[in-house]
Amino acid sequence: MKAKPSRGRPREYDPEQALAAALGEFRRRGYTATSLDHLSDATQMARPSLYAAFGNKLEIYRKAVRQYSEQSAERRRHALFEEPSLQKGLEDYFEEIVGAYVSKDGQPLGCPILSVISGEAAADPEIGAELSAAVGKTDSLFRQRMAIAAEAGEIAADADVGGIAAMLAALQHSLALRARAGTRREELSSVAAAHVALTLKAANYAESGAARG
Amino acid sequence: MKAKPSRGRPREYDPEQALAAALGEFRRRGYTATSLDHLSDATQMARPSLYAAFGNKLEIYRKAVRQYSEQSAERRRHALFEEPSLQKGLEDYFEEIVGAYVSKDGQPLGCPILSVISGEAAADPEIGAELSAAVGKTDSLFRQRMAIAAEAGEIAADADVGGIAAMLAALQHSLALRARAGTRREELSSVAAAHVALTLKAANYAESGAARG
DNA sequence: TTCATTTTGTACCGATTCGCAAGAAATTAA
DNA sequence: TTAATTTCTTGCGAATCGGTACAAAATGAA
Repeated sequence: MKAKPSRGRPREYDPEQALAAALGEFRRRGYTATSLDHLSDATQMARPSLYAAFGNKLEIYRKAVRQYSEQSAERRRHALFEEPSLQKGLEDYFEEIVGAYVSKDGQPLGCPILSVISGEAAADPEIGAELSAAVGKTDSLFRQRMAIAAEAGEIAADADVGGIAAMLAALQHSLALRARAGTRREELSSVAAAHVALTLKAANYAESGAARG
Repeated sequence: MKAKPSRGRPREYDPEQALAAALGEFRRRGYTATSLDHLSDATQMARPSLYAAFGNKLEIYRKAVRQYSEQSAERRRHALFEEPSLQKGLEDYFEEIVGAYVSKDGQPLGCPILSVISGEAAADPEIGAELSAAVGKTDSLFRQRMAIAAEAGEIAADADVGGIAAMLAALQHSLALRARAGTRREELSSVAAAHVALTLKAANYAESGAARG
């Protein structure tokens, strides 16, 4: 957006890269256990620069999470709403989730929101609001998709749309926790696949559903 | 157990009560954000007394959680394994869970394990092991119950026992998270009821099952 | 009383916490 | 060159962190 601020000393860091590094620290250590010194080391930015660029610790976290969300939102939205097959779409969605919850080097990461700020959510109202918003967003996403599925005849017309959506959200919550507990990627994938299959069965999913384009 | 240690100055605190107060602090604040000063205030014990009685911070947490687990384990086990109706048993189990995850004064608490140490589990191996053990215990509990149900004909004999068990565990994980995010008790209960109903439907639960005594 | 034992309270340790003030360094515009 | 602007570096300050040393206090045993 803001290409060249023309005047002044040029910054030596890449904001996007710095936020990604910061998020990595938060994911590894948890919110409270991550200090500004950790963030400073990870981003290669001095503490005052960090502060000037992004604000205080909570604001750094928020901006880092927002960047992460925006980067992965499109893939997830596409899986849910563009893929013709509901089952395939859900499987793709959760495969993307599993990929995001496990690091390449096998370190347990979990969800940058659910797994990281759950501990502090009860004490700090601002963090509580952050967690609540994340949960609500996931709920409404699945609810939207299931409402479409019910209307299109992919699942039973009288299906418990809210209940089915909550079950899918529960899978996401569970994957975050299991990833955090160190479960390997392949097992996470198989948990997700079984959960999706059983959920669709409970919703009377018609494999050759009416919604084909 | 150890009734009177006869000699020495008598302690002025009740260990059980102190551990309960300590767990309360951990649940409210999260693991890292809870300092020894917080614990000292809550338990009315000086820090050196805390240390002498229970050990360091992690040991205090572990002992507090163990006490909590032992106190609630019997009710949960009874609901799962003594109640004749599988559906009723699961509903009772999760109603007990919901009760434990929400405080009386309406403050969001969540699970003393899942919600409290999730953030630190990736950084501290000892805490990671704690989380992993808790997840594994829940899994095996549900798996046991579902294996019995499959054998007794309460659910389909060829049901995906592991998958069904994982779905129930996911409900528990999700309830912990939602409670932490501030969801009201009634809504948690209804989420649990719907999830149980749909899970049993996916397992081909026979309402008048064969296992009646 | 006297001694051994255990708990309690005070005071402190070095390390780390978040946040910021002040000035040096680097760049563009004039 | 000079001025204006922005970023970077150094360092501090007040508070807090987990953990401990030590002596006073309170009890039972001798």
